[in-house]
Parts: sequence; C-alpha cells; structure tokens
Amino acid sequence: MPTDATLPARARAGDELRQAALEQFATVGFAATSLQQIADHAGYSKSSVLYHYTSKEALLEAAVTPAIDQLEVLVAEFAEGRRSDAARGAFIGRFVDLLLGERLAVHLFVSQGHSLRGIPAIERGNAAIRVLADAICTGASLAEQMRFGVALAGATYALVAGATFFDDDEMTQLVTSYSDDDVRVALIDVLTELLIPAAGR
Amino acid sequence: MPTDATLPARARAGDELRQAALEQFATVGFAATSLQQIADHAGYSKSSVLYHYTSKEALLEAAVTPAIDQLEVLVAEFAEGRRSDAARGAFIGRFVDLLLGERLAVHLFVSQGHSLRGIPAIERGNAAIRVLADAICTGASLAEQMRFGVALAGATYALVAGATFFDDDEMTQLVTSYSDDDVRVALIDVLTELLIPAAGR
DNA sequence: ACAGAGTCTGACCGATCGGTCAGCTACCGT
DNA sequence: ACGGTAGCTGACCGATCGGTCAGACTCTGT
Repeated sequence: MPTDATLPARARAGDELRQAALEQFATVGFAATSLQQIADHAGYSKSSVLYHYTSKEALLEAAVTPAIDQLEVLVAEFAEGRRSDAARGAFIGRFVDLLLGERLAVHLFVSQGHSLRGIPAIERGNAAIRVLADAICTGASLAEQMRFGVALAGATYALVAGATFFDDDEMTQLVTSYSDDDVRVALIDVLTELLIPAAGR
Repeated sequence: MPTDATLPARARAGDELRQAALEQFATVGFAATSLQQIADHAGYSKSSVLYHYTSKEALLEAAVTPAIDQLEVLVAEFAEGRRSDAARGAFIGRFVDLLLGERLAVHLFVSQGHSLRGIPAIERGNAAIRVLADAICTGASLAEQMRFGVALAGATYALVAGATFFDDDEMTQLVTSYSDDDVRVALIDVLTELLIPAAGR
C-alpha cells in the first residue's frame, strides 16, 4: 500500500529517513542521536538506514546539503555585489526566506556547526559564514559589525530558539498564532531598520 | 609543588575539572564529550572526574549553575519591575555583562538547552527564559516581540557564534583586536537602540 | 515459471561509553 | 611511629554505539 501515488520506493524511503534524521539531529543533536532513533522515527530498521546512507555522517550531509547550497549562493551573490541599500534589502528578504524555509537545517548548522567540523557540507557552510562576515567587516566600524552580527544572529536564533523553547511547550499557541508570513514581514522590518539606517519606516 | 599558594587540593581539582568540562561541553557538545576527554584536558584520570563529581550530569550541573543563578536573578528582577525605559536600560547592561562574563556557559545553555532537558540547572534556565519571554510578550505587538527576540538572541549569539566560528581560525586578530569593554559598549548601544526606541543616540 | 535485482531486516562485531570498585600513595593528628 | 583518611588511579562491568553481512521477501522482465 503506497503512501504516495506509486512513488518510487527508493526515493520515498530515502526522503523519510532524511527528514527524520534532520529532525533528530536538529532537536537532540548529532552526537546524541543514534541511528536506531532515526530508524524508529521513520518506521524502518537501523539496517535500512545504513542501506540508504553509507554512514551516519553521510546521512547528516544529505540532510543539510540543500540548505547549505542555498546559503552558499546567497552569500556569494551578496559578497560580489556592491553593498548598496538595494542589495542589502534583497539580501535580507532572501535570508529570511532561507531561515523560514529551512528552519531545522539552519538550527542544526548554527548550533552545531562548530562541533561538526570535518563534514564537508558543514565546512562549506562555515566557509560561507566566514565570507559573509568578511564582506561585512571590511571597512566597517565595530558598531556596524555589531549591528550586522546582532541582526543576522538575532534573526536566526530568534526563530530557532523560539522553536526550541516553545514548540513542545504550553506556549505553542502564542508562537503559532502568527503565520509565517506575519513573522516574515516583522522580521524583515527589524532587519531593515538595523542594517539600512537610512530606510526609516 | 602547588600550582597555587597552598590551595586546598580538593577545591583546586574540582575547579580545574569543572572548567575543563565547561570548555568541552560548550565547544564540542555535552553528548559528544566523554569523561575521558575532560579528564585528559584537566590532567586527571577519568576515575578522578567521577571521584569529584558523582556523574557526568552532576559535572554539567556544576559547570552551568553559576551562570544560571545569575540569569535567574536578572530575569526575576526584570519581570517584577516595571518595564520602564530605565529598567530596560539597567537590564540591558547587566544582561551584556552576564553574556561577556559567562560566555562558555551561555553558549552551552543556548545551543544545547533544548536537548538537555531533565538536568535541573538547565530546566531552571529554560524556565527563566520563558519568564523573560512572557514578560516581553504580554501586551506587545508581533513587531515588538520580534525586536526583543532579535536583540537578545542576536546579542547572545553574536558573541557566542563569533567565538565559535573565529576563535580557532585565522581571523582571530579581528575579533580580539577589540577589548571586551569596546564590545560591551557597542553591544549596549545596539540593544538600547532596538529596545528603547525613544533613546535615540 | 523462473532468474535476478532491489529493498529490507535480524544477528552479530569491535569499540567506546558512563560508572563501580579495590587498592595505592601521601599526608595529618595523636 | 603509626593508623586513618583524602585524593587519585587502573582494571573492570554492562550497555550502547556505528557499522557489516548473509539472507528473506517482493517485484519485474522474459
């Protein structure tokens, strides 16, 4: 009985396992997540996990690669383009979209990026962050750097920590009473205010 | 040969182990850190770690308790006091001091607080954060909530992630070219601007 | 009807984990 | 001079980890 309409079994199992792994890695942590837990959450056996992915690390790579790819192109475009207000505005919008669209992967990367060195996809993400920081810091005062750091880190972690602290708790109704679109607009407003001083709304 | 002037051996070993554990837990992660690693970094054996602390969890608890205690009193004072501009300003200053004085513990708590549920000290910290969020969110618009979330999370993570990404890298000279005092005032400026709109500097 | 590939699993492996325990050493009060 | 205790350690334990492997089941092409 196919869950989806005659979806190729191979791809379906791979996706289910990747999604389960992403959730566990992001919420429990890579080191603290066992292949058995991932298998249980996805409804397979541990052996099946290792049939579809050659190792635990390979599974992590598959889980975060899409988000890292997006981050890379986003940062590359921002770094090469001039830091005009328009470019910054476009960057902010796409950055927020990335955050909202890849919450789990972002959380995973942000909070465990340091301890997961050696995994190629994570290394690519770290490199992208360094490029971004470099583009920001060159020729900027400490105050400007701080604004950018607080803005990007704040946006990232406000979403991620919000999910972390409140999603499984009794306060869910507060967070979920707003749609992603509402959050998106509010977030973009705050970031714009922080990063484009001229654009006072 | 006493490293310090006739310091009681008990307290000294306990401190060294606690410090080594805090560093490892914060940078590598609690689950990914073994008692053997902690022992190696502190220059003791694994058995000694378990002689001074009854379990790995007890060691974590000892490592984060001071920071959590500070956070608790800080949040309690802010929550009961009125949210006047002056109260906010005082809170910002003390919050930044806590961040700078307990970087490792803050990093540990922030990035692993969710996966470490059940440890009493972590639970106390999570409760404090919820109280803080509650004090902020009641009667505030989504935009205001977002400002506060971005500000606090941003300040926290800008420091923590800065250390995470750049401390062991080649960019250290950039971060460390500023003193903690410089960072402190820059951070307070940004937070003040975000949280006390009237106080335009 | 049958051969083969694709998917999945239980049994099993060595390594490492957190934690226990008996014993070693050095120092202290008497 | 000596018994006791505090600090510390190596040897060891059961559990669990990531990973291997041989085989069972299903489905397809011929």
